[in-house]
Amino acid sequence: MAISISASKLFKLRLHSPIILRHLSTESNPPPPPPHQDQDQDQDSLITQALQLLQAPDYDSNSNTTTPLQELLFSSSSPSSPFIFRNITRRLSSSSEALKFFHYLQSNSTSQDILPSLSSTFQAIFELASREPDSHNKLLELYGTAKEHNVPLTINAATLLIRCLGRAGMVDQVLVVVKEVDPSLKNTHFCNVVIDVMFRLGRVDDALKVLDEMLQPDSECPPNDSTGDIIFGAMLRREWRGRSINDEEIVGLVSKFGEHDVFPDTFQLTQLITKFCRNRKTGRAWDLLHDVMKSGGVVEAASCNALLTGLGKGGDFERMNNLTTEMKEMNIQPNVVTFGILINLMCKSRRVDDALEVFKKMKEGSDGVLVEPDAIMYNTLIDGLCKVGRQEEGLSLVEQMRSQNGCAPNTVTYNCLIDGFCKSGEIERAQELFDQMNRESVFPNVITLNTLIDGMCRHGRINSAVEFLNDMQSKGVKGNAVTYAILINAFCNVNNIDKAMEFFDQMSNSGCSPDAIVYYTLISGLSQAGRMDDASSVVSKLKEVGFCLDTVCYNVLIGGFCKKNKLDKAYETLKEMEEAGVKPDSVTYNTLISYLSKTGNFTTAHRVMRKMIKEGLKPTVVTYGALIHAYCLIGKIDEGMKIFRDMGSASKVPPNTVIYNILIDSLCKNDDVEHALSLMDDMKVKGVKPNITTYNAIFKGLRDKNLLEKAFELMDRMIEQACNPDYITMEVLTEWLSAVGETGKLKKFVQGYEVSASSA
DNA sequence: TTAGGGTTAG
Repeated sequence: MAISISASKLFKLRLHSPIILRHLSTESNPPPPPPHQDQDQDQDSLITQALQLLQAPDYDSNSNTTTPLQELLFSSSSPSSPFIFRNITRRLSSSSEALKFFHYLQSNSTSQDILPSLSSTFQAIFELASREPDSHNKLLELYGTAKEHNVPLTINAATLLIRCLGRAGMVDQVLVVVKEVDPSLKNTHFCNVVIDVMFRLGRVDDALKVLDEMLQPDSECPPNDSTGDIIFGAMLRREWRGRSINDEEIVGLVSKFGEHDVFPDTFQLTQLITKFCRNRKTGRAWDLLHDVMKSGGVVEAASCNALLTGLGKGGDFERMNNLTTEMKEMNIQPNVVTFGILINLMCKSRRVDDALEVFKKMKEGSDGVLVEPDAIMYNTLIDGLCKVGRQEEGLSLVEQMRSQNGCAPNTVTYNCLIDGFCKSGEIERAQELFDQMNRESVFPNVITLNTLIDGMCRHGRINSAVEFLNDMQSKGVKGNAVTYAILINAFCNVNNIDKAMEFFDQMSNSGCSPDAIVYYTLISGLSQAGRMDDASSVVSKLKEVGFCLDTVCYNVLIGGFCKKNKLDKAYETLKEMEEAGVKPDSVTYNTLISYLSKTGNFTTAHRVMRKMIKEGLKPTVVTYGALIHAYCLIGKIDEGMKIFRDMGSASKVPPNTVIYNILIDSLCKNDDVEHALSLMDDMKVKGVKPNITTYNAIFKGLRDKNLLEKAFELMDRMIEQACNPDYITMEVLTEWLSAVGETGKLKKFVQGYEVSASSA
């Protein structure tokens, strides 16, 4: 009785089978909604019965009479639905049991339409095998069996197979399966799995080929959000087995995805933009964001912030402006980070008042957007104020901070203020702030330490700095490479090279390894002190630990060798530099040209200059200055003037104050103060400001010719320009004017200087 | 959001 009932139910089911079949061939994840409940129950009872009969001894025997199992499964004129066979198979104990069932179905079915059922059964076998040990080999073997029996894989079976083979790293087998899958069965889920597997196996080009087909406008398998996740994730991945997706591809792909209404989420978009900006590809980042905007994707402040940061670093203020305008137009609400970026940029370019205005508007919401500042923003402004010497205003911002909830001054706040006071030479106030932060339990860090040490060193208190370091070390704040760089530099500056070397050794011994800057600092100090052997040995140490010399460091060495008259060593260094692939710059050539011309080797100096030009470098004002100076030194002022005229006209390098100083000084010393005065007029015309060196040179020239009126005129001009006299000026003028009884003029000059100093 | 270095002509 059970059988007959089942047979009739089967008939009922068969009516639905075309629909079920269609589902099978295009089935994607997630699976289609479950059938009706009564159908469910019918199926369940059929499956239960089938499973019971499969335990019976006559299953798999080739009896001539119809068995109950055959009756159940094949009684009517057509086979039962593939869905049923698959569900029976799924409940078998193993893939080998399932394979036996497959063979049973194959040999017992008389129907022509059994093929879809067999495919479906095979899918279930794959499912079982995929959960068994050694699944990839089992699946591969089963795939062979299916092919042997001409049973096409369902798309889900193919998907499962590919995923499993991919996990086992079987690249070639994956490619074979992909090639053999019936193209008409492929769906988006299948393509997603293929792409994912290919990426993981490092087959980027194969993955992109599949993706390209998905992205075609008339694609049978259009991309969905999962496709997006796979691709955008792959774009951001750091470690690649194959090649990475290049920037151009990224922009193109995001744009094509957009045509299918698939977009990176805010996090992915922001990450992609950040990645481009870090590689200085703000143009691509810009295109990326705007593609998403144009095709209607969601763009939030975070992504815009990433781009604003990149544009700011590249100094592209025009695009920054455009982007903020677009944000307004598109109703993308700026947040505290957006304002932070803008305010930071203004502070860094010393436009602190502009920054304060933006800050005020933001806090009041007077421009339509009200945002509460955070500690970072306060710190940015405080730093900005301190960097332009407005520490007191910085302190009043700290008071504002205190009055705002959850915005207490922190270590960074104090560090900025301490640096401000140190830079202005108010070391005591910096120390007071240091004491205050300790009282408030805002803990100093190594930056606090270094800021104070640097301040002390720069204001002649090296010993206090060392004492302070020792004190802090004993309290647990250890110095780092920066600390030692500061101290080494400070000792080099006061020509205490031994002490500098001592600190260098001390840091290595105390387990703080020097970084490249520490090496560069010491090399420079030694080179300037003329200790080239020591400098060379530090260079060797630097190389031993794996650092490289950069252009400036090579220049320092070349300059050092020149100073010691070791031209051969200088050339050797230049050669090494070129061989190491470090391009000499104009400073390198200028150093050599200066040395060569000063030692009278003008032919070689000009040859080096030609080489410089050949290498694509333009002679600079320093190049011409070096030559002019050398010609003047040997009394060939005409030659110097010739170069001077040439640089302004032919080479289009405008002369600066130093150039004029060299010439004016030489002309005066050469008894040609008239010509020197005409050069001073020339400076006025060209807008080149004279400095104290200019005035000292011309005053000496005027004194030698006793041209008093001209001197008075220039003294007035000095006061006007707030150019402070130095001891040379005073010496020359005092001696001369006293001798000629013009002490009144001198007194007036000193008073004028005092007035101009106080007003300045 | 905070700290360090080195080069050429007077």
